[in-house]
Amino acid sequence: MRLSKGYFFTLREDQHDEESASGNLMVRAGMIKKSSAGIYMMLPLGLLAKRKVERIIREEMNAIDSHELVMPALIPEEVYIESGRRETFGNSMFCLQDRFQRPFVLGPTHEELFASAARMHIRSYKDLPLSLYQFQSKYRDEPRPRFGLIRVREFTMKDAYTFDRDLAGLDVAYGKMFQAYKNIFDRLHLDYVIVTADTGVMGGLLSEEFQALSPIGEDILVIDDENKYATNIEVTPCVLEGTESTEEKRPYSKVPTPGAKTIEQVTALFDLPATMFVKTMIYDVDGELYAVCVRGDRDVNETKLRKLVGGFESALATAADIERVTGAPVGFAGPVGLEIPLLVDQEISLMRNFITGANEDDQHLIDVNLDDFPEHQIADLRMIAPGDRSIKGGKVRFARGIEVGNTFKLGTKYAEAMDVYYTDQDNVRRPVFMGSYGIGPARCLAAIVEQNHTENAILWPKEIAPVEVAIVVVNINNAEQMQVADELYELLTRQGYDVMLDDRDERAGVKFNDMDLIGAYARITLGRDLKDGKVGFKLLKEEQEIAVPVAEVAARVAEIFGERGHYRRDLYS
RNA sequence: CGAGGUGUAGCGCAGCUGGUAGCGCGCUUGCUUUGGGAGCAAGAUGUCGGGGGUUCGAGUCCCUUCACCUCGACCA
Repeated sequence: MRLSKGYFFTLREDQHDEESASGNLMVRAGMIKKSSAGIYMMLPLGLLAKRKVERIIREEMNAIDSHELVMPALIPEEVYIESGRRETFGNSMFCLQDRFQRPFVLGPTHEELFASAARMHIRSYKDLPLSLYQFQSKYRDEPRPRFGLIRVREFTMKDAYTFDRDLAGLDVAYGKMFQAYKNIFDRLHLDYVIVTADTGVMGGLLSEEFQALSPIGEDILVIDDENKYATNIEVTPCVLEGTESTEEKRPYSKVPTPGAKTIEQVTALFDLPATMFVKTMIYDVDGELYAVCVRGDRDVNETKLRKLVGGFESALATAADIERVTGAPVGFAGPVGLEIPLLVDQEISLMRNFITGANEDDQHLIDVNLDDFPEHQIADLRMIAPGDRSIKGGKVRFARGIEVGNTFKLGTKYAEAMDVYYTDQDNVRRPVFMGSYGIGPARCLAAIVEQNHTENAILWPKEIAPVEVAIVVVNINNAEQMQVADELYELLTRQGYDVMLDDRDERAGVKFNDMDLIGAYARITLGRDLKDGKVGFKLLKEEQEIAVPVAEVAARVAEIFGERGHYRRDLYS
């Protein structure tokens, strides 16, 4: 593109409403602009970069015989009612009505429509396996959009779906997709780890997430380096370490603890470590109240709680509910005498003579033991902590990740709900085994920028850089500079490289800074050396610029990006 | 949804106890300059987020509403 004819602008200062490095750099580089909370305009330069990500994904999908199609984004609500997911998505679905007040939704993910597409095609075992994918806008009414393109309400997703005869077939399809995903994220030069995760609203047998490592990542990854085992904290099982206390059990008694509502306050009051306390949290899971006990220094893992009681939505109970079931203000709940289901973290089974709330204002109980509240269920309910043992045996550390892709083994859940069956060799009707696989290309872009930037430059990897070669004309009033620049621009463009010609009437410094900001991978400068037949040649990631004879420019570009020698007509198809 | 914060020129911001709206960058024109966000000069640009109220008078005080941001909750 010739900048003098293009839609191109950059900003010098960070934007007030962009908090992340990637969001700010991409807005300053003129790639994207926020339109409203979590909804972005994709400007020409951003679109070029996003299409490069999509191209890599497309190549890897096609290589494993997945077939591209496009589903509608606007879908009758009843499609999701049929599968049972209207309720599980709840408020995160955008809803609207047509002119006859028929309810529609904007699709948050497309298992249902793909299942119905599969149903149209699949009759016999001979029609399987099958793999389909699309790039399509997804709509999710996130409670809190943030971090530029990382958490948004409207975004393109590449979602793929596989259909197989049985679990063994699904395992094969899943394995192929998994390898394709590794290829994709390797080609995107992302620093990532793969973790097992919660199946959440998807349901199914297995979920694995591809997590780009970043301090601003919203997921906590639990990593056992020794055993190469990594999980999302929401599903990380805890190992029961240590042995039961041998202390003699004492009968419990009540002590006044005026105003001590939090573990910090109570530990200060007793001058004892938090490990001597058991805290009791009241949760609301799908409208039912549960009391959950964990050691004073631990946090409840709500995913484990939901799984244990078979619920979908959980939240801390309201103050009113807590007062109603405990008979005390928030901060004094305890297990003794509670009449709602009582779930106790396994760790507490090792403790004796612990301190709990008394279900009475300004009172706690000391010397409490499990026998004092016999009606309870013991389970793994807490969040794992750094330094704990993983189930594989090593000590775990925490890292933060941006979820750039995920893969689900769904099993037959959707096939049964959406009536996707086939006839096998023995003439028996069987449900199809599905898999579902997502990648957010724009979130990948943001993750790449988070991992590869300086204060004033996006350091794109070679395969993603929207501009491979920037040709900077130092003085556009110099006829020779302009002529050689035009010739180089024509030549390199014809050979299939992504070239930007900076022929704006700006000072050289402005152009250099802009080319750095947008992350032009290589830069050719037409300036003072042209009288000797040379141009300046510099890679963004290298300090030194070298002088290269004009005649050798094409060869040097080919050396860096590889021979092309033709238009890549497939690039944006 | 809970707590807090911000809305003033294209962008970033100032504007005190109410008294006719300002700075930097950007933009326009001219001259100079021309390899790392140039200099000088002259200009243009505002329903002060919206609505209502108090007042002789509101960017400023009050009520209300909307948008955006931060932390939390939640989420694939």
